[in-house]
Amino acid sequence: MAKYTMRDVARLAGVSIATVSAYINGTAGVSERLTAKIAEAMAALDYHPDQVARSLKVGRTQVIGMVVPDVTNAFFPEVIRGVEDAAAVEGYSVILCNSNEDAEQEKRHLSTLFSRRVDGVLLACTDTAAAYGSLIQRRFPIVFLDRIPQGIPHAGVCTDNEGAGHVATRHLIGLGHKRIAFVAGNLRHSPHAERLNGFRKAMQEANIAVRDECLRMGDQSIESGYKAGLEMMRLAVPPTAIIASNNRMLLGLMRAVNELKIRCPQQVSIVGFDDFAWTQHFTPPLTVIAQPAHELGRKAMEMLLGQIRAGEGNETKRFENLRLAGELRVRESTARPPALQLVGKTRRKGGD
Amino acid sequence: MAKYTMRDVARLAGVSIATVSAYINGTAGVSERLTAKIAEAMAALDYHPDQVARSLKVGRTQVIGMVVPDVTNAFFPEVIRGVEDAAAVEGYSVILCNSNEDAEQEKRHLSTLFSRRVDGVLLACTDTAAAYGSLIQRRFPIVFLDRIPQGIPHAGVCTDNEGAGHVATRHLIGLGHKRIAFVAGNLRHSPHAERLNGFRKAMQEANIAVRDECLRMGDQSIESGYKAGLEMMRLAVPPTAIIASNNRMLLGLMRAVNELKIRCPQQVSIVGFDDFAWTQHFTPPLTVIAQPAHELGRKAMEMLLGQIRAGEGNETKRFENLRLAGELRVRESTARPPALQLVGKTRRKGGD
DNA sequence: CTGTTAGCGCATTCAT
DNA sequence: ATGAATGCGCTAACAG
Repeated sequence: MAKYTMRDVARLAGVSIATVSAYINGTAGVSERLTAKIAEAMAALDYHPDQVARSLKVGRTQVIGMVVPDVTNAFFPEVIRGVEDAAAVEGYSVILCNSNEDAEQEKRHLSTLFSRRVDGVLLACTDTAAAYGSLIQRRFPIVFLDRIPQGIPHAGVCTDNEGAGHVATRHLIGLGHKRIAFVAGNLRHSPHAERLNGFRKAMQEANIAVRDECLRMGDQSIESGYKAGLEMMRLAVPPTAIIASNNRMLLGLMRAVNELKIRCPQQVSIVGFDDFAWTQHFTPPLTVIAQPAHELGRKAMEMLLGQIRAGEGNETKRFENLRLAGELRVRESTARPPALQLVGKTRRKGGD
Repeated sequence: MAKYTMRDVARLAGVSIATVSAYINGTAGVSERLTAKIAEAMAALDYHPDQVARSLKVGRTQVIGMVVPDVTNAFFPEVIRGVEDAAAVEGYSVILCNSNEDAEQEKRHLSTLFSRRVDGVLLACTDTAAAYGSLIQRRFPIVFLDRIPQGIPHAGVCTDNEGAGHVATRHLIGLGHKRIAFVAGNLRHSPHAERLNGFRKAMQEANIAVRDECLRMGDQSIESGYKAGLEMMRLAVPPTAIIASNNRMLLGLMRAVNELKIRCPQQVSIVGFDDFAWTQHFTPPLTVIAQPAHELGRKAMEMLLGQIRAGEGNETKRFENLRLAGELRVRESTARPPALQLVGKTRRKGGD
């Protein structure tokens, strides 16, 4: 397959190797006649320029690495699409790696990516900030995606998670809820910490105390959402609304609620994060905060390209940060709290 | 970043460049003393061997390409995990590409993959067989995944789709259904054609005629499942059971049924393909055929490695085909047809 | 065991 | 506009 070289093409076209190179890279003007002959020869041989030789020569691979905790989390495939769409336009390919939420695996993946001389890395990180300090100091092109390490300068793009947590909470407060619970993911991961912050802020602004038993720390798994749901809904005074900090815990929550025969939204309102094809077809259709996943990926790739091109010169873009707004999509899993439902209905009937 | 070369670590360790190479590749024995010095020097410099130079030299990249129609289809992320898990073990990385169901994009992706000198390709193909003939003739390592082109020799791994379609249909027939409908995806893609074959075979074996109006051709989208569902359930004599040939059309089908206020499974039984976290939390929990997605990926990667290693010598494995069994997971979206439900209940009460 | 050396395929001077 | 020569970092064959 990788049989023919530029030399073969040159010979067949009756030109020099340098001319072929010039033609392929558009470096110098090549006469129309030769252009035709070269194109013909390339087609005849089904010649594919050897990018690895080229990479060695020019010091760029036109490949970037992307490491995510787990592609199987439906949030990431959309991000990946955004990344690839932006990458393809610029002739970049992407090597995908799963860290499996394991700092060691992440480190190994990064190491092989460096060996492969990727031009840059997109990272939804699993490790703590300390692991990336030297990378950034050396000016290796890297942008953090979704999960942002704390305490080091960096470039990154993620959802405005604090804002999203805030909006979700205000939606519930606006419906009249006061006993609002929050099922967080691992707080060492910025999205979850920030969503919780947004929740706390909104509660504080509304002068509603956050009760300890209404705060559960999960680990992003369905199981942990299920457990949290079970425990909370069995409280003497259960919450009237719950926010799940990611899509899997949301699923677990719904399972718990169904198992306990608690009706949603009549008895408890629920809002989650992430919006997929199935969320709106759920029973009830779920109110969620949708993340701009595709755009997250696209922007991250664009920022990375910016860093790659800036090279040693441009410093301005190295620590750029982008936070894209999430979007509250109100569906049927949220409603007024039980105590207010009669009032609400009465009012509505009365001509609201 | 990519600053240090083998020469630098050789100098720092006070040995020759060949010794460093030997140490890294385990080619020749290196004395313990030098081993230590080299390891130390590599660590001090944070040296990452340049795989692109190595690749140029040895003629292998340890990278494979994988092109799928769309990562966003939840079936593929699981396959990808299988591929990567098997790849990582052998020091392989994978470049992921989305063809977007477009033969042109697929062709372009393949072309850049060849230029990048990937050692092989895993392909869930969008194009027709003709596009791959020359590839296979040239003995380029390639294994088809999920979607298998017809009419050319090839290596491939996919679910036993005909068997799966057969099992799904027999499940329904076993429950007493006779008016069974099938919503197929694009029949140019082998999985859908084969699932339909399995359906037909099972119907024939049971001596049940397949009615024209109970066969719908979709395009794998939610929308097409929705439309098919709407049309069929509005028939004068609607089917009592429907099989959806993929997960998205299944979702569309459920939407149609819900909108028409038709109860599932009381009025219509539904079985779909693919099993994700949400299918069992649906209302009702969905009966599906689960595909062994992770294993599909793992096996495909292993077969590809086999081809890569066989090189020019070994011919036996070039056209190997694997069909892994799907698994029927019976949940609550399937039940006896309306006319038989009373009978069934009566019998059961009677001590069945 | 260790050092020297010749390319892998290409981009890129520097000549012409 | 085109051809010859050099080297990117590494491996492998060979010489010591």
